[in-house]
Amino acid sequence: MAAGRKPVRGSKTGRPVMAALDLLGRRWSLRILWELRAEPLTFRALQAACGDISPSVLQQRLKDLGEAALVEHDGEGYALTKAARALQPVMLALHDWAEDWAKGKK
Amino acid sequence: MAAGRKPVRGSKTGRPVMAALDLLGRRWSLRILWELRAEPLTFRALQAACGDISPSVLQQRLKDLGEAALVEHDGEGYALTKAARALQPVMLALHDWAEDWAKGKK
DNA sequence: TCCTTGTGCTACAGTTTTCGTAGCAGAAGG
DNA sequence: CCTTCTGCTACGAAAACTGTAGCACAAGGA
Repeated sequence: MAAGRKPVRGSKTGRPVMAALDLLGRRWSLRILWELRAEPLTFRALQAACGDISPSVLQQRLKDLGEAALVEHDGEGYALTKAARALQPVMLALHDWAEDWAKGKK
Repeated sequence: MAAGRKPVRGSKTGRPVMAALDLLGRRWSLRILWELRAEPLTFRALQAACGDISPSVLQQRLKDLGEAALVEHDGEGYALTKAARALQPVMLALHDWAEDWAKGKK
């Protein structure tokens, strides 16, 4: 399938980082990638993991992430693609940063 | 002022990473931090850098980021705080990842 | 066979967020 | 004064998100 030439909305520049910033800047995008970090989850398990996100948005977001080739749906449920797994170190770094950030706010 | 105890919407868990995921998952949040990476920008320069984002949203987002102690407003315009600068390596890693990600989609 | 459970997913009405345009008040410079 | 820049606000329209309900399908008993 394609998964290919999607400007990703608003990212008319074609610069990859802009496309990423746009895609990941949609509500629940980062959270979904975060919740899938350890293992594949079914639609409903993922929904629960995200704090009972409404299914319509989850569906839309999974479609977006699927078209971006970051998430795929197989027999096990929804799972990260290789590309998304390459993003995991970044998300871990984000996690660590968030810990420090929270300390500073106390 | 405070800048302190803000649950950041929906992040009832109190886990810092959830708060970060939520805050950064709002439209333009990541983009704003990205555009401010090199130097402070005035409100209008920032607006232009973000592709003429509407001022009402920019204002709202700057308020959010300000309350999260990530952005501050001084004589030079809007600038990243120390906490936000600590996030820059993460964003650079995200940038690099996006480049690889785009290659895979060609 | 029927019943139950879990799956992915859709519909729809209501709320919130974002957009796009217009414009205001204040400061600085000529 | 007049222009230009600043940060910022108003407001109607459009898009996104929410919350609840429910559908069709498949698997596993009893």
